[in-house]
Amino acid sequence: MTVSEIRQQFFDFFERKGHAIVPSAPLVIKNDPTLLFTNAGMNQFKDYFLGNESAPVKRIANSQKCLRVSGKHNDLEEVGVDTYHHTLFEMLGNWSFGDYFKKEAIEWAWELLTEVYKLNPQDLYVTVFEGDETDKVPMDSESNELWAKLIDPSHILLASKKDNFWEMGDTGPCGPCTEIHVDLRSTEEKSNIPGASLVNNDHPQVIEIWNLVFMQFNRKANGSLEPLPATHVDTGMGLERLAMALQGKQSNYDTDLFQALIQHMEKLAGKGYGKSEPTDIALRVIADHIRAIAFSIADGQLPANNGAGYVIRRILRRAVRYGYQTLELKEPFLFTLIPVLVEQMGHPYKELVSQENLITKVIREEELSFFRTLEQGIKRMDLLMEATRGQHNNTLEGTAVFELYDTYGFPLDLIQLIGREHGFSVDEAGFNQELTKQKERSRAATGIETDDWQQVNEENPTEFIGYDVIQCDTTIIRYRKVTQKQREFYQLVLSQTPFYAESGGQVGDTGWLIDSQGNKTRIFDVKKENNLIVHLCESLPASLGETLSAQIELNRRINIQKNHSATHLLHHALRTVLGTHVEQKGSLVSPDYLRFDFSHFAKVTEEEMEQVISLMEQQISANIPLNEKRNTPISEAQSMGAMALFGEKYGDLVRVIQFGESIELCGGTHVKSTGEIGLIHIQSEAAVAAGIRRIEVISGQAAETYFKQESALMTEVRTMFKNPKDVLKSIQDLMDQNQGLGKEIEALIKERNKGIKRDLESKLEEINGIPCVCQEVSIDTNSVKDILFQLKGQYPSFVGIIGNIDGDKCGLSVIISDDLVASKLWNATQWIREVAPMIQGGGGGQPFFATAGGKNSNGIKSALSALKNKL
RNA sequence: GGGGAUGUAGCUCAGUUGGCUAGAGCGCUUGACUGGCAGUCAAGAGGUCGUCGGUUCGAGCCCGAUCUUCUCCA
Repeated sequence: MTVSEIRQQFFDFFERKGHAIVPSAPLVIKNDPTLLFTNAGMNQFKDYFLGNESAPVKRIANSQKCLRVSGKHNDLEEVGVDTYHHTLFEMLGNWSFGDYFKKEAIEWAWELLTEVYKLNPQDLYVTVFEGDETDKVPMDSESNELWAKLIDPSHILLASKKDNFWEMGDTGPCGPCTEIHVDLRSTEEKSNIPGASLVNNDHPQVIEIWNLVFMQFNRKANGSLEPLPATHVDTGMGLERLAMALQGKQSNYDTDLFQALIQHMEKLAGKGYGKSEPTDIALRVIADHIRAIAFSIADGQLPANNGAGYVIRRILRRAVRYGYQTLELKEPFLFTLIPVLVEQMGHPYKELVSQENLITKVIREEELSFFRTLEQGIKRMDLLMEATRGQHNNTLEGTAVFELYDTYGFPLDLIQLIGREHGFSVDEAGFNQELTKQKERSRAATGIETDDWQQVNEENPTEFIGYDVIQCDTTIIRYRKVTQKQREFYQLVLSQTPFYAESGGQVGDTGWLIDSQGNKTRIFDVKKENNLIVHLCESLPASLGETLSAQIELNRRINIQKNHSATHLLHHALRTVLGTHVEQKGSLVSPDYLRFDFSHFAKVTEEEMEQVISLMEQQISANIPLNEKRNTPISEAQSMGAMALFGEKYGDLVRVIQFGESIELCGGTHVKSTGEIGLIHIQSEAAVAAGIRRIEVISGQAAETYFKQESALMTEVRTMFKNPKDVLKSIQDLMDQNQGLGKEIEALIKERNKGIKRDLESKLEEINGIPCVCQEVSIDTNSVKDILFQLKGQYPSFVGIIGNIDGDKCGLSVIISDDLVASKLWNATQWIREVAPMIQGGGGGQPFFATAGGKNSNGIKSALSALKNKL
């Protein structure tokens, strides 16, 4: 049975049990501050569990792409070392939202595994929560009894809170779970050691395949549990592990899903799988990581140096590291796996096919950049080894190694490897100490504490009515205090709101809540947490229970709307001018400007840019009215030709924004007709990553101000040039002239200095047999220096002492030829320091040349004679 | 979001506690040698030392702000 068939049978089974089959949500999470990536099947249903939203259907099943790189279940550094952990994996799941509970969940799971997938019941073990005293939760005897009817009691095991009590986070829904494990060992091994003793013991062939979570509690901020009003079922079964069990393989990597990738790498590296442990690990790491990287990029998450993008970069670099170190691949190779992956997984995941070009380009570019980093690191590594040789027992110091790792991105294991080759060891304890320090710093800086929600009114969750009104009456449903970086603020949930919450690139509204007394509470930002609209303010309104008037800052909203509609026109214009490969990869719509990132493989030329602007201007002056359709079925929207974005999650009902030919799925706020946008101006076009360009545009008021200022500036320039016919030529002429004059002055100064030099030479005297010039001149210090160096070059034995007056400043310079410095141990610096006070200044230099500066030119004469007396 | 590093000639970089008139290699221009190419030699052009402000007699170097790029942590 292939992986695709396994997936399909899962869907068919739960469809028969009355479940709706829904598509996988994107990998990248937008409206959840606690998560960077979808890491479990339930992520997209979080709001249903939290009670922020009610589920449209009560039974759902799907296969969800998930990414896990850290946490209690998985760590990036472990993936590939064993044969059953992954970064990206598919999670098959079935859900009940306040519908069926333990009985059906357990019975159906059993039916599917034993009757559809035909797993041998003798190979299956289940675990049941044993209860926990500190939480005062009893054992899950209900599950225990249900299982006892299906499976040999010796295959039912009790497990602790650590393994069998599931929690969404520090607070929120939680409950006991029951896990199904499968024993895939040979008959002989099974008879030697009973499978029951290997469950939950990290045995590669006795593994958990399905987890059934029964949500029945809510954990509060003080740690206590309260029962949930409605109970839910959340299950998750790793497709990769299931495939291994059903295909009778010893490892996930032996299934058809991974073999194609591994075989490609075997050919490329000229090394076979299954011959040596290090090679196998490297091949597994690469086969695993390429999936995570490719899917993330397809969902719009590019490698970057912070946030979610940094996680992707780290995964990519880990894969390259294994290829570089173990497989000895010294040039980019990851990108060559993309066609294989597309062949393998392009069918269920169409985004891979349509984004193939971009994914390949981005990965290749990232690989190249990492190879550059490695090259730099190797140079630094050489320096470090040179500096350490023969010291500290040839141990590279932890702080130095950490610097190499932290600042220059050179991987620790590579440092150790190269070190070993040259006879050095690494002070790992010292390194880890530095790493811990850095982690603590970061944690301290991001510390955020949230109190429990305080319920004020029992009403329905927030409704956004800001498409139609800018002001409305509302009440506070609940609020909580949040502390971040010693700054306290409050989050409010309102019964209804005109405030747009930051989403789809459009920033949140600002405004006020006003009570009946006219007291204003400033709302400084509005964000979404999952689908809950949260208003941020620095202090609570005085009267929490009463009806308040919510008002948004209108002028700011208007500017935002202009920029948002302009974004749509820009998107459409780019696709028209450059081609339909242009897709939105990021967007920011603020009151001041708009920023639009899109896929395109070359710089947008000036001509193309001209076309884009004029197309946008045409549409603005045509004053096309907004055609807004709310609650449109997604199928209908797509048949209208609406553009949907990859990596964006859409519900069944969507909102469509149309301005003529520009049709997009969009939840943002817009102008009523394009004419309102007014002027536009493109401020910049630049690259942000391989294959991704960024355009920044201003519109409306901001553009008007810009053009006004430019025009005023131009007028000033013209006036300065006495209104010439051709301003550019005037400026060019002026610049040419200026350059010519500069050179002329330089030549004149040189000429003058020559004269002064000749003059000084004529006053050359011998003091105690040493040729010496001691004079006062009125030129700048730089020229003095110039002349003195020339004289020093001319006379093998020579002392020059010059005092100069330059405006209201004055200076002293002494030069001594090298032979006198050597033979008489004269020191110009010492001399100049001694006499500098005479001109109320200070100075210094080197033994053969020193200068001093000061304010009192009356002191020059005495300073000069004092210096002369040194000879 | 927090830390570290980085920015000097067209490119790759050096510049030691602030003071040897801002350097090297490659590239570029010109000339010489050789029958041509390749090459060798010689001469030369090319720099607001990221930007702004400060300290100092003097700043590429020190201090503050800001931008770029890289990197680690969250």
